[in-house]
Amino acid sequence: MTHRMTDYHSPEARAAVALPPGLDEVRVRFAPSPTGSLHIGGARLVMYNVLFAHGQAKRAGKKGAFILRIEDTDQKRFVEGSAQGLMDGLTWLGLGWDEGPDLGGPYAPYVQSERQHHYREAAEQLLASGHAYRCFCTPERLQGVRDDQVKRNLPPGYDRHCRDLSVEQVQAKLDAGETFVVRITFPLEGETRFIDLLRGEIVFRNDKIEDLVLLKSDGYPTYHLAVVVDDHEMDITHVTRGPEWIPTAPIHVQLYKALGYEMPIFAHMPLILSPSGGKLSKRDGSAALADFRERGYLPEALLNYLALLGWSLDGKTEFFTMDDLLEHFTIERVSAAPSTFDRDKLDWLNQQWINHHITVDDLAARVLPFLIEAGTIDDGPRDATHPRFQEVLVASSLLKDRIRHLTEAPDLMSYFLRDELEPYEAAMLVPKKVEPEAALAMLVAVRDALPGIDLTSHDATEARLRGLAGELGVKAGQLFMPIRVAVTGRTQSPGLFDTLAAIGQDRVRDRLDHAIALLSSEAPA
RNA sequence: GGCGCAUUCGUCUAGCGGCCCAGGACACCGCCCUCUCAAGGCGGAGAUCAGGGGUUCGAAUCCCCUAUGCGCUACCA
Repeated sequence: MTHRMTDYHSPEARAAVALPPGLDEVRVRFAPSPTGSLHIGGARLVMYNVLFAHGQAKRAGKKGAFILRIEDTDQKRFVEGSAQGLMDGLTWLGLGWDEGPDLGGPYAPYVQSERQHHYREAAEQLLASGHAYRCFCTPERLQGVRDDQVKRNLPPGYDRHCRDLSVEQVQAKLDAGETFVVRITFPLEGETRFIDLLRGEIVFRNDKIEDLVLLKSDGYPTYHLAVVVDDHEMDITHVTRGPEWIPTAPIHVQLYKALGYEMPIFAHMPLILSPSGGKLSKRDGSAALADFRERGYLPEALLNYLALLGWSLDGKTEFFTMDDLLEHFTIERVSAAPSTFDRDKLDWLNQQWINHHITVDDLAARVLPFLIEAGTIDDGPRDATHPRFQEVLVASSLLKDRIRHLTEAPDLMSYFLRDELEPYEAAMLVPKKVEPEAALAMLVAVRDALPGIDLTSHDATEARLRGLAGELGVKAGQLFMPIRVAVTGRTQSPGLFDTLAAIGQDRVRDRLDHAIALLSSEAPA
């Protein structure tokens, strides 16, 4: 049967493209420019890279490496500390790299600004072979050309003004000291095509593509030259990146050919859209990885969510640890369609992780820094050696099912960890369908009975309080609510008996006294 | 404007020619459990598979066209 392009849609065919039989090592890279914080989309890309190299490739019996490379060829936009922040973020997520600026490796250096001569050599080679040419046009002229094109409703673009300069003309300008950039001599006719791992073949008409700049006048390469040269020299086998690079992929393909490099496999990963449409950005709440950390998300939950945004195992499985993903992820199952970031689902996953997938000890340890930051407990070691860790542990066990974000801990745990309750309305002490006087009487009764109750015994406390409700002639719930409010200052809390035990005899008594006083002054009998 | 990519419930997705008058999950609604809130259990509503043409005995699945959305259109990446 003829091998039509449509055959590519079968899972086997896609898998074959991802891991060709002859390939024995997968090398992928993430090459961010240090111009800001790590975007959540970048974090997902890194995860997919790691899963592909360390998971899928190794499962197939091949070697796999994930490389981190810094693309700092634009000094104008360089942001100090950005690269470090980026690495910190990935480390927090638990995503490591095999080679990188900090680790070094066989292809060092991993910072483009330190690889200048490679780009210059490649540019020389292209110039010599006629695949590139020097362009002496000034930014002003370029702008003028563009303005004119826009005015005449023509597609804006470079007019190839310097493409056919004679050797003598070029030399004359060089002698005159004119600055120049190096542009690709892009074919005027024909087509450029390549296989995208997620989409199949993509074809571009060559006459629609511009002679883009390869080497800037400051001698630095543009992305187009740098990425091709570095990916080749670092033996990158799969070029993964955002979909915004599809339109310029023909430039890269032609460069590979012109330079005589072996063609890599292209995989343009999907975009993450904001709920309001368009790219996810700061305006949509947080798009920066660091924000998620601050907002109390577990790295496991974020990873879990990100994995599912654009990829699925079977459409049913929702929970994945990194190990699960390493065991099951296949890059060819990543969707080519962009997906919308859904905060609700992330929140749900985060809560699920807290509720069901981590231990109480773990929760306590993770919550500790947030409690310290908020001033709920004093500063100290941010681990189990903190003097109040035991209390945090107890509070964590009681609130485990109720926390959605770690940031909620200071508020939710305050009545366990602080002696003073936050002020609350006296009316909260009075349940529906109960008179204030009756509520007051219940509180007094409880306070009077308190010395005889062993709060450390859940069952004994329950038995005594239920009995008390009977004696008072009220429903258990009606009695429990005033107690709950008195000891926590709020109408919602973990189970009452556990809560009382955690707060302890003395504080319970004090808080009951306070509630009685409060209610008495509000509703004098 | 040009070029390109994408298109299954509001959202994330399953689906690879018959198992689909479309399955799972979030969110939403109801019920159960229950001392409150969660968690948990059960159930409901929600997609004429963007639209239209083909191909086929049969299409969400293959092909074409259109529409819409998004991306790119810098000496930024």
